[in-house]
Amino acid sequence: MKAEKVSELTTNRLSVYLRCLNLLAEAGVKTISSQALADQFNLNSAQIRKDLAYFGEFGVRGVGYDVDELRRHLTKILGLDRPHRVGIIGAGNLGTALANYTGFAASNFTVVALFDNDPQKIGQRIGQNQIPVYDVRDLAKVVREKGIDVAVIAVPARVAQRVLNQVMAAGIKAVLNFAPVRLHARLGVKVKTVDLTISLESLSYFLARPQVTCITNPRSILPYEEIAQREERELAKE
Amino acid sequence: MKAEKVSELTTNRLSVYLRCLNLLAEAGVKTISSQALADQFNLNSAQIRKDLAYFGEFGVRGVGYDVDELRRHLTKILGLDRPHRVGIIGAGNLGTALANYTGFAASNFTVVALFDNDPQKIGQRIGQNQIPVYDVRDLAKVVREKGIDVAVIAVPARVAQRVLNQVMAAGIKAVLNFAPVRLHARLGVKVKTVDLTISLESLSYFLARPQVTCITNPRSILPYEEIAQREERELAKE
DNA sequence: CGCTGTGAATGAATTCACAGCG
DNA sequence: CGCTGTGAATTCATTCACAGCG
Repeated sequence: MKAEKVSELTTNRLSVYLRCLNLLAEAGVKTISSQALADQFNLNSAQIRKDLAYFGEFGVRGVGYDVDELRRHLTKILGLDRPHRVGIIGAGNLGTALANYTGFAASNFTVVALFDNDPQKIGQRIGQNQIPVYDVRDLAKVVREKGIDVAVIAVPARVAQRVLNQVMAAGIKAVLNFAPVRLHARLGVKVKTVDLTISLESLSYFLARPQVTCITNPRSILPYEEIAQREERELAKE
Repeated sequence: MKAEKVSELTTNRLSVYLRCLNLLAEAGVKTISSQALADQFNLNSAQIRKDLAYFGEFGVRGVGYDVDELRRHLTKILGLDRPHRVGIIGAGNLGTALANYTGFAASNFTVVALFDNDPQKIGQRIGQNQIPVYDVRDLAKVVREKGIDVAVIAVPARVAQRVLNQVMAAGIKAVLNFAPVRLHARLGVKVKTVDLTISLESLSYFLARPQVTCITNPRSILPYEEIAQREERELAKE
C-alpha cells in the first residue's frame, strides 16, 4: 500500500467498486474477475485492475478476486472501518434534509450536530434522530466536545468562505460544501464541493443543443436494449 | 458557434465563468481581461480563452471582454435564457428539500411537481411554493400537461433505474440523479449524477491517509494567506 | 502596446496488449 | 488455460508561447 500519488478519479472509482462488490456479496457471489465485474457494471476491466494495483495485489491469477476479501480491503483503504462524526453548518432546508439523510450511515458517518445563527433554530432538535442545533459561534467548542471531524457547509454562497474559515479554525480537515462557490482551503484541509448549479446548467446546456447526440459516456449507449431487457426480467421476478 | 465536440469539463467551466462575471457586474466592473479574471478567481487565463473560443470570438484584442456582453453570450450558450420546468420524483427528505431549494431559480429552473408512490403523500402540497405531489403512475400525463422537461431522481438506489426508465418513457431528456447508482440511459437522454456517497468516501479516504499532504488543486494552496487577508478586509467592511 | 485566439508542447488518464503466474 | 498486473500506446485535457489584431 504505497498510496503515493493516487488520483482522486481512482479513489472515487474505489467507492464505485465497493458498491458493486456489496451488491455481488448480497447476491451470494464469492469470486469475480475484473472482466466479469466490468461487464456487469459497465466498467473497464483494465482500469479496475490498475486502480486496485495502486494499493496491493489482491487478485489471484487465473481466478480473479475474492469478493469478501476485496470488500474488506477497499473498506480499509477508504477509511470506512473507522467512524466519522459530522457537523452540518446551516440548518435550512438542505441542512435539515441532510441531517435526516440515512445514506451517511452506510459509509460509517454519523451526523451529531447542526449549527445556525438563527436564534429561533438554536436549541431545537431536528428530525427523527433529534439532532441538536447549536449556535455557530460555539462551533469550535462543540467540535471539540463531540469529536466532530467532518463538516458539511449548507449555508448561502455569500457566507460560505467565512464559515469555512471558522471550520478550519476549529481544526476540521474534511469538508463537504454545498454552496455554489469556489472555496479557498488551507493546505491539509480537503474540501469537496457538490455544485448543484453547475449540474443543472450542464443539463440546460444539453437541452439547448439541437440534438448533436451529445455523448457523455460511450459505454452507456450501446448495450441499452440489453440492459432494458435485463431490467424487464428483474421486474418480472418480483 | 460550432459546438461540435466540446468537453463537459469545458461547459462546466462556462458555468463558473458566468458566476464570476455576475459577481463582477454586481461590483460595477465593465470590462475584464482573461488574465484579470484568472487572477481574481484562481483560474487559468489560457483555459478561459480556449473555452470561450469554442463558441465564438467574444473578446477585443488589447482590451479584454465586455462583462455584460460576455454574460449574455454565456447565458445563451448554456441555455439559461429559456425556462425549464422540473419534476422531482421522490417526495422524501431530499425531494422535499430540493422542492424548497431557491437556487434553482437563478438558472431559470422552476420546480412544478413532485411524484411519489406513498398514498399518504399523494395529493398534498409541499413547501412555501405549495408544489403538488402526484402519483408516480401519472408521471407521463403530468409531464405532458405541465411541460416538464427536467426530472430529478430522489428515490432509493434500489428503484432508481426503474424510475429512470419511466422518466425516459415520458419523453424527458435531462435528468439529475441523486441515487448512488450508475444508471443506464438511452441515447439522447442526459443523466447527471450527484453521488453523495462517493463524495463522503472521498473525504474518508483523505482522513485515513497519514497526512501525505494530499493536494487536489495546487492553485488552491499557495495564495491562502493572501486570501485570508482579503477575507479579513471584507469582514471588516460590513 | 496589451490583449485575444490558437497551434504546439506538455501532462494526465485511459485503454491496449501481453508477459508471466497459479 | 484464464486470469492478474503492468509497460507501452493512445486518447484527452491543460498549459505554454507567440503571431497578429485593435
